[in-house]
Amino acid sequence: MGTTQLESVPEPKYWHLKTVLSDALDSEFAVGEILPNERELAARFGVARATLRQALEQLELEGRLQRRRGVGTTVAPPRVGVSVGDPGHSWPGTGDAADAWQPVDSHQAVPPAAVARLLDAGPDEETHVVRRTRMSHGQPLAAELLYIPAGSVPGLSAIDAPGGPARARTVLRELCRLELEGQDQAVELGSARADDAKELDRLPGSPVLIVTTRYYAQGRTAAVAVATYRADTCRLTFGDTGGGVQLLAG
Amino acid sequence: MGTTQLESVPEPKYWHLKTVLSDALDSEFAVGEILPNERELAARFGVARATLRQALEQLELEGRLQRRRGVGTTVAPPRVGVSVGDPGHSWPGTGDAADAWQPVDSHQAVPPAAVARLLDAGPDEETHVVRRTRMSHGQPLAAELLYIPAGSVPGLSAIDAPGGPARARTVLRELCRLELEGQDQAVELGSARADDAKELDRLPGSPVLIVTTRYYAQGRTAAVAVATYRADTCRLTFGDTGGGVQLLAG
DNA sequence: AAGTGGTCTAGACCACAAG
DNA sequence: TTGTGGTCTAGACCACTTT
Repeated sequence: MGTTQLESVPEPKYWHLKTVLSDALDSEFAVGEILPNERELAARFGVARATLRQALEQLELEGRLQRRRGVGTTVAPPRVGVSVGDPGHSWPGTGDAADAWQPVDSHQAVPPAAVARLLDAGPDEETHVVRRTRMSHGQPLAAELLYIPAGSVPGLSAIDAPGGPARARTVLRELCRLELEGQDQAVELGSARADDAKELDRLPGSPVLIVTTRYYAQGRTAAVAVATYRADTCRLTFGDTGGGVQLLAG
Repeated sequence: MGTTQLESVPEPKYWHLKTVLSDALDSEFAVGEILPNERELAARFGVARATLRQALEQLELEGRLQRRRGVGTTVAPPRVGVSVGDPGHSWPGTGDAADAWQPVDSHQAVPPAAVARLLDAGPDEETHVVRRTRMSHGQPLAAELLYIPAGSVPGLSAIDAPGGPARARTVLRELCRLELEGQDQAVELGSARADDAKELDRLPGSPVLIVTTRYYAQGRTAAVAVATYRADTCRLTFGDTGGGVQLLAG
């Protein structure tokens, strides 16, 4: 049971390496501490750099490490608990300060097919698109695109507001006039698109948790939000105990 | 804005490859269809196999492809929407048939430190551990470990039930006698442990979505579930419209 | 300029599934 | 036995950050 398996099924090197490194992180390193560089670690363990990297990649995926080009590999802090569930069913932008969403911009565009499907919209129907960013302790946690069909915000036929945050706020304010009847959400794994990656201070392709929220009002889908959370630093919480960003909601 | 960037920041090869393959999947391949093998694809695109694999890995991460050793690479079906939120706040095992959780086994053990913390238990306190599997269409979706302090199920001091599913069911039945007062959940990215990987029919280290559920009863944490969902095939839904496994809850 | 992680190559061998 | 994806090597060069 508790034995060591005696290599009857030989463990891949990178898997064993990962275990060794993981234990070392627990016992010998402090959060924020910088590890020896990849070439040295590989030499020290007697493996090729690619193999060492395979282990580091998994540890980064699990939120144990953080790697930055030109800088080095550091021990990551525990993941931040981020409230996502919002049991109060409120519109975006109406939360308290802990919500920490910052409007960035807004424009009009045809949504991607998957979003159009959720909106029951035609494939070529334009929507307002509001970009927001969620921050915590100066670090970006998530980048979001909010898709709002023109029909949901009838007060916005005349677009006087300039670009940038001001316009985004105008659209959100208009959206809040509707009575929200419900929402549902889905979470899945994805990889960061180039634009989101930039917003999140990560490389394109980094693993992200994609949260799709559908807002219901007036008996139909009034808006759809697609939020991209950094998978390395975030733990998404859906709780009765709701509310804002938590550090170690243990 | 909408321009093509003219390579001022040269795109990595694997990133471009991923785009090309992704478009090809949309237009030229049907779900379940098998792709040419990696050596041939690499030759066809004029890149090393490792580079081609980097592109395939990302597409698999996004749920577009499925790769099986000894078999080949196939086009994956759309992700399955799996209801996780459970707005009714019911105990595990009390859902309808669509719930599709199957008890596997039960034993007693000291939970990992992270779980003990959630249970407000001492680091060496034993709990009942119930293993369950969630299936859909013959495919395993998730593997779960349910940790139940002995104090939550006082009726179980005498353990007469044999091992296996029968014993697991006995523990769950006993747990249901408590009045559930609430629950909260968290979702984060992880990599499959060896035991979960086996249960999920994946290789160890595959990306998984880890759902941690805390059940409240009698004014304290009465149980903690740690469920490991296949990230490649699952989209976790937290909805007002709740209920069971959905295929494309679009 | 030096040092870091990120990308890429061209091989090799292994574990697994299917004929 | 054959063919597949999975692991591993020993290099090379590039992009980025810091000094």
